[in-house]
Amino acid sequence: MNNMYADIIVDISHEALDRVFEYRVPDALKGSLLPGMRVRIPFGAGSREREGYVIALKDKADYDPEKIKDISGILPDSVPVESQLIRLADDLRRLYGSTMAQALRTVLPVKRKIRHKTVTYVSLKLPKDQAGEIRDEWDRKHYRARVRLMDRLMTRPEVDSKVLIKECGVSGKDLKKLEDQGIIRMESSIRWRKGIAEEGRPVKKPPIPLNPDQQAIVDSFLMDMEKGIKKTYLLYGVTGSGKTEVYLALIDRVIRSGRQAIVLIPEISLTFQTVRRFSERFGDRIAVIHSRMSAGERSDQVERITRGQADVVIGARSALFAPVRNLGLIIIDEEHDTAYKSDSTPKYHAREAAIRRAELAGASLVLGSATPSVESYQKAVSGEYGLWRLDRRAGAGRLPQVRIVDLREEFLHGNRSVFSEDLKEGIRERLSRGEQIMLFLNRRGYAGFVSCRSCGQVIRCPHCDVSLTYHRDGSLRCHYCGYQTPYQKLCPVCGMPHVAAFGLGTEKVESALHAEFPQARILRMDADTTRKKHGHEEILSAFSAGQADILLGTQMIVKGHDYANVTLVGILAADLSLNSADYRSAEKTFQLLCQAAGRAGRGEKAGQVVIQTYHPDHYAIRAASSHSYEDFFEQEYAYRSLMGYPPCGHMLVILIQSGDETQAVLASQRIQKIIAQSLETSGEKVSILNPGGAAVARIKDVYRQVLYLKGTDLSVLVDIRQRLEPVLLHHPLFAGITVQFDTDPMNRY
DNA sequence: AGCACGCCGACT
DNA sequence: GTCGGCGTGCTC
Repeated sequence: MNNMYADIIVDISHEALDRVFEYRVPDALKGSLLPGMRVRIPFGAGSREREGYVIALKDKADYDPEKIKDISGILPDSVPVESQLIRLADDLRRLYGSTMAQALRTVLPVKRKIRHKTVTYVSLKLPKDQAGEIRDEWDRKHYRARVRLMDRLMTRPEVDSKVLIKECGVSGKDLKKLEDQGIIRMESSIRWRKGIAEEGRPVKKPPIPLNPDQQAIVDSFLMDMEKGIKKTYLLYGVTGSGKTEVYLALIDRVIRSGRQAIVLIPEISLTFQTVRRFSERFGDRIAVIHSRMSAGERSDQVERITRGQADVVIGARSALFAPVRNLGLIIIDEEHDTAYKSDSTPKYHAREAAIRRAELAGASLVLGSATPSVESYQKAVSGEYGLWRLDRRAGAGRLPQVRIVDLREEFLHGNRSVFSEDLKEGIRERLSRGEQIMLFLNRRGYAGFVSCRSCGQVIRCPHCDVSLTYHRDGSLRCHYCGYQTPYQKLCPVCGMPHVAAFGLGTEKVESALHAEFPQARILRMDADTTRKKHGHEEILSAFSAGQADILLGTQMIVKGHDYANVTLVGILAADLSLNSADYRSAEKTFQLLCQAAGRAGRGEKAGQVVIQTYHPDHYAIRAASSHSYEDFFEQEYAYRSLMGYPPCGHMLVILIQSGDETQAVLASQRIQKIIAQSLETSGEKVSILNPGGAAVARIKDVYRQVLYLKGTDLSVLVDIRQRLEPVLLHHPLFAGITVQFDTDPMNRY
C-alpha cells in the first residue's frame, strides 16, 4: 500500500506551534481518516499524547521521513468537514488574528468540553513577618525561584498565576505545594454566561400567502438563482413588514433545489417562538443550535446535520459553522446586532465570516434588518449587495405615531418627575382602556453613580476604576466585578454626610410608577430580575398573557416578541446611549429607538410612542421619530466619512493588560513605537487614537492600556498586527503581558 | 505548552 | 567533583 501522510495542526494555542506538522497515517486508519477530523498524536521530545486537527491528506512528505511519527488514533465523535471550513478558519485567523488551532476550534463542530476560562489570583496567606522568615530560610537553601516569588508577593498580590510562573520561574506544581502548606492563597475565578429557552413540538402549518412586495423579492431571488448568480442581499424591512415570511419562502426554494440553509439569529431573540415559526414550516427537518445546549444535545444536532437529516439549521453566531453539506443559503436576521461579533479570539464578525463561507460554498447570503448597519446599507446602495425593501407593515398594524418630549422644557415647567406630562397622560389613557404599555430605560440598578454633594467625590470600585451603583437593598455594587459595599452617607474624603445616588435606574422608575399609578400592575425586567434560568421567558410570557399592564425594562424588552395589546411605548431617556463616547453611539441609539417604537401597535389598535430626551434635535432621534432610516443614514454616513470611521475606514484595537501598571504602560509605548516605525517605512497613513489609557483603566486589579488604530485600508491594519505578533512572542518586555487584538470592534474597551 | 540539553554556581 | 536550577531551542 502507498504511504499516506497528514498535515496536522497541534491543538495547543501558542504561536510557536502555529504551523502544520506532518504525520504518517498508519494502515489501520487509511480509509477512515478525513480532513477536519481530530486525532491523537505523539508530540514533542517525550512523545506526549496530544490532540490535533487533520487539515490535509497527501502521499508525499516534505519533512525527514526518519523523524515522522505515526498518528495514534482518531478521537471519538470526530466529524469530517469539508475543506471549506478549514479554509474559512484560515481566513478568520489571518483577518482577525489568532492561532490556527484557535480558529479551527471556533469553526469545527467538535463536541468539546465546555472549558471555563479561569484566572488564578495568588496572594500571601501568612502574615508578613512569618512569610519573611520562610523567605529567609529559602534564601539559605538557595531556592531562588521561591525567594523571587515571596519578594514579589510581599509587595503586592498577583492577579494571574501564569505571570508568576513566567517571571519568578516557579512551577505550577510548586505553587500548588505552597498552597497546600498554607503559605499562599490561590483563588480561581470563572466566567459565566446566560441561558436560553428550550425547544418544543412542531406542528406543520400551511404557509401564509405572500403579499405583492414579499412576492416580488422572492421572484427576483429566483431569477438570480436561475441565472446562477450568488451574492449578498440586504433585506431592509420595517418592523412588522414580514421579513420572516420572506426568509421562509426563500429557504423553501433553496431546499427544493436540493440544498440547505443556515439561519442566524441573535442569541437573545433565539426563543421558542422563533424556532416554532420555522418548525411549523419545515417540520422536523430543522436543527437548532444554541449556546446553552449540553454537549450531548449539541452533538446530536451536529450529527443530524452531517447525516443530512436537517435542511435548515437555526442558531446564534456559531451556527454559521454548522457542517452543512450542500449549503445554498445563509440568512442573518437582525444583521446590525452587536451579538454577531465574537468576543473571544478570533474576534470575527458573523457577517464577514458568512460572506466568506457563502463564497466558498457557492451559496447566497441574505442580511435582514429594520435598521441595517451603516456598513451593510452603504454596500447595498453602492450596488455591492442586492437591496430588497419592505416599506409597509404586512398585517393590520401601521407604524406608530411618535412624539418627542423635550425634558429640559418639562423641567422648566416644574415637572421633576421621571415621566413627562405627555407620557403620564398616555399611560393613564391606556390603563383606563385596558391596553398595555412598555417603558424602556437603558440602565439597570436603582440609580446611576453615587457621589458626595458636598465635595463632588464619586464613589468608585477599589478594583475597577468605575463608579459604583446604588441598589435598593442599601448596597453599592460594581457592575464589572461584582464588588459590594454598604451605602454610607458619610463621604470618605471630606467627611460630610452628603453622599447620595444620582441618575435613573429601573428600580427607581418602578417605585415612581407605583407612586403615580398605584392601581397599575407592573413587571420589571432587567439583568437583576432575569438572573435565574428562565427569568427572561417567564416575564415576557406573563406580560404577553396580560398579567401586567406595564412592562418596564432595559434593552432586552425591545427584542422580538409581538404584543398585540401594546399601544404605548415610552422611552424614558433616549440620551443615555447617545452620550457614550463611541463612534457607534448614534447608530446604537437610532436602532434602539426604532426597535422600541416597533413594539407599539402590532395589533389592530393604533400605536403611539413617546420619546423623552434632552436632545430633541439630534438627527438619530429625529430620524427615529419619523421612521426614516434614509435620513439617519445620510447624516451618519457623512459623519463616518468625515472621521474615517467604518465603513469609511477600518479600526484595529490593541488591548494591553497586565497586573503591573508600569509594565502595561511601557508595553503600550513600545508597541506604539514599533507601529510608528513600520508606518515610516511603508508610508501608509494610519492614526493612533487615544494612547495612554482605556475607558476603564483597571478591571479586577488588571491594568489596561488600549490603542485604537484607524486607517483607510484594512490590509494595512492586518499587516501591522502580523508584524507585531512575533515581537510580542519573543521580546522579554512582553513576558507576563497579555495583548489582544480586535479588528473593527463593536464594543468599547 | 512541555520537554531535553547544557551551562553555571554552591556544597558534600 | 556533582547536584540542581534556569535559559534556550525544538517539537513532524
